[in-house]
Amino acid sequence: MSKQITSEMVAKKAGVSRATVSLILNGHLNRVGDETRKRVLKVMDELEYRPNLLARTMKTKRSQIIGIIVEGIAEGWFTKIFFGAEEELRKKGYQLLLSSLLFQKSSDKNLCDAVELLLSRQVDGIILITSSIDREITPLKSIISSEIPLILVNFYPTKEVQVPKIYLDYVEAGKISIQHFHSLGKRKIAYIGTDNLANLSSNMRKEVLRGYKKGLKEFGLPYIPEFIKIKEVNIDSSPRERLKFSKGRLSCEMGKKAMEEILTLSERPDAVYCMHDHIAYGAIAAIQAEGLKIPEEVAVIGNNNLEPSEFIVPGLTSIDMQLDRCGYLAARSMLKLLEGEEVEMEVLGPVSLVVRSSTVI
Amino acid sequence: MSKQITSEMVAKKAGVSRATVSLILNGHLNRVGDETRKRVLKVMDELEYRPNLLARTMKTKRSQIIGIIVEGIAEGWFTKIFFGAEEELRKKGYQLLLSSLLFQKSSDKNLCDAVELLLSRQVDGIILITSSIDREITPLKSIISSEIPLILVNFYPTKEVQVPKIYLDYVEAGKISIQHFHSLGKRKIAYIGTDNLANLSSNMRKEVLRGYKKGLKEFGLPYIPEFIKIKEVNIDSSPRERLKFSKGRLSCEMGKKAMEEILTLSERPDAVYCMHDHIAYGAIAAIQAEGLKIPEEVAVIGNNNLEPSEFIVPGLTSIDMQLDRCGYLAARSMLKLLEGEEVEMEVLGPVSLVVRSSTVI
DNA sequence: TTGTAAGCGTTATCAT
DNA sequence: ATGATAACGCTTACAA
Repeated sequence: MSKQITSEMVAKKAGVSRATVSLILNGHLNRVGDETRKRVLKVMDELEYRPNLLARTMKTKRSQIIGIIVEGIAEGWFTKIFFGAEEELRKKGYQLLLSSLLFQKSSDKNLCDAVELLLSRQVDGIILITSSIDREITPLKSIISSEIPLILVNFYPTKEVQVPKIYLDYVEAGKISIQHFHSLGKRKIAYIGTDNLANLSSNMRKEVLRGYKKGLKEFGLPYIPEFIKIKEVNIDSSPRERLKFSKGRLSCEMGKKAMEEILTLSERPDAVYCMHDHIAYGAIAAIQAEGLKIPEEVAVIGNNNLEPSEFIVPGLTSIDMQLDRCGYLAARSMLKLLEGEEVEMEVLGPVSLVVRSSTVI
Repeated sequence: MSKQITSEMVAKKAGVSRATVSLILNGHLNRVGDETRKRVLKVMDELEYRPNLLARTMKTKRSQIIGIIVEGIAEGWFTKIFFGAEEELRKKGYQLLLSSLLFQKSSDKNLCDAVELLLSRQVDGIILITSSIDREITPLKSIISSEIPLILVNFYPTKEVQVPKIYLDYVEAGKISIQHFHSLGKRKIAYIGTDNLANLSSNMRKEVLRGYKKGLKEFGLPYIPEFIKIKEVNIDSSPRERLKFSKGRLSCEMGKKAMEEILTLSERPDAVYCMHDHIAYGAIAAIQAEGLKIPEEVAVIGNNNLEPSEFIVPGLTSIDMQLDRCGYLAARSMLKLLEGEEVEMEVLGPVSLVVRSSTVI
């Protein structure tokens, strides 16, 4: 920490009291004489006075800092949430304090620690971005009992505990996908998912699958169990294997295998919906290897609109969850809570279809 | 901010003084009786006492918070820096306070404000990640004069001001690329760059080009002006155009055009080094459209090892700057400075070649 | 071993 | 319109 120039030094040099300096600092225009203000401001400038925001917080009980915790999904594609949230909060003079940026699902205790640390730092609110729900409750309780605003961003419509949340609506994602397939005349739609995709929680898996089924139902399409492939991604393979494959590659390989299996069926699907874009890349490879045309014979849709989807051939039609927008929405809700306004308990994150040549010629 | 349980409340309930509570809190084992400690700890637990770290900072002058500013390059691929830095700092009990997460190059004033804000918050140090160098000096001065540790992460070997930095060595990237081409028997190596690639600063451009030239020289390869294409990416195209193309797509298109032009030359290159992976994707498309074989007739290398490079066909050989590692290195240097240790003024970020089928069959 | 008291840099209340 | 003074919650000499 730097050598402090305090308001007292400013006051002394300007020949006023600290109180006056404070008044000027906080813009109480009518409370202080024009002439003295100018003099004090000049001194502030000369001394390069920089108010100690910590001391202010001690007094005012407002830190203007929002804690943010990301756990379970801290991948490149996921950090977009930051951008939206930070931009909006910054406009209102808030900053983000990062606690536990974890790729892996952390233990219950770790999450609690992260929360406690933020609370100890007197943050004005907490945004918790998590892929899990099972363990969510305990750490949440300490936030709730501390009575500071909390916004949840996750995949799952948390019922167990009443917290405002931005809901990443993967059910909707599934429905939109089926709708798109349906509009293209596709009727036999397969699904490839995973039980344990390094970066994606089991909750997301459940949601996407739920959306798929819901979509089928809504459009009167047959539910064919053989068309649903949920494969396990074995992350704990040999070290050499792990070196060879990035997580993305691993899921891709898995998607390929799954698709190959599906294509051995006597009745083949004319479309396939993949839980994650990486899986879809593999599925596309398998379809092409079989000599089938994309999208004419088999159309493909993925989830999360990862960057490669734009560049592979054929381009992958994918669901974009607009995570920067979700970050913005989280920030909006947070700001409302801080203002004491009402907020919706469940804000749906936007879900949009990005159409590329894996579904449309 | 939550209703505070103070050390005074704990003290009162435990029948001791605040000082004793503080001693226990700070682990001065030998300074307090075993029995009283147990009693106090129990009370802390009952009251769910959470020390106010702000008050502690007021006293100790150590906030355990590191400010971090990212400007000019806040893209998905770039945020990896966070992960490395946060993980390492967290281990030592530090947290990251985000100031100004800006995709665009901000004004000098914005950068100053971001710095001032962090200093006002009494951060223990600042990590500044920036793509620019021209305007770098002014805001830096206020950090330096404040005497708090500063670590710079950037593309350019800053000479004008003595600040320890993690240097993203794009010159080395160029050299390694040429070396790889050379080892494959390639002798006529073209270069495609840009003057104004949305997300990448002109400094990075200069550095990469410098590396290319240096590499040519080192391996005794001819410098052929016609083989160097620096195109402008017109970001301010019509709104419709902008909607149509993401920044990635835009650079990709640019790379395609540039490669097409190069292929009209009477003497064609047998390899091409691209400033950024997105450009390389376009170059690959142009090469394939011309019916040339990759890598036999023309080999391709890109920069930054973006995610698509792993999934496109052919896979793109690319230089990986290991940004998470750079974040880690920044954190290490910062921790050293905080401990009062010496640090190297220039730590080279790792630069590694990821070989894929755009250069090797 | 424990308590007392001063101080960190603000802001807010009440005087003047 | 300005100033004196008391918090805010903690740490840390120093005293007991």
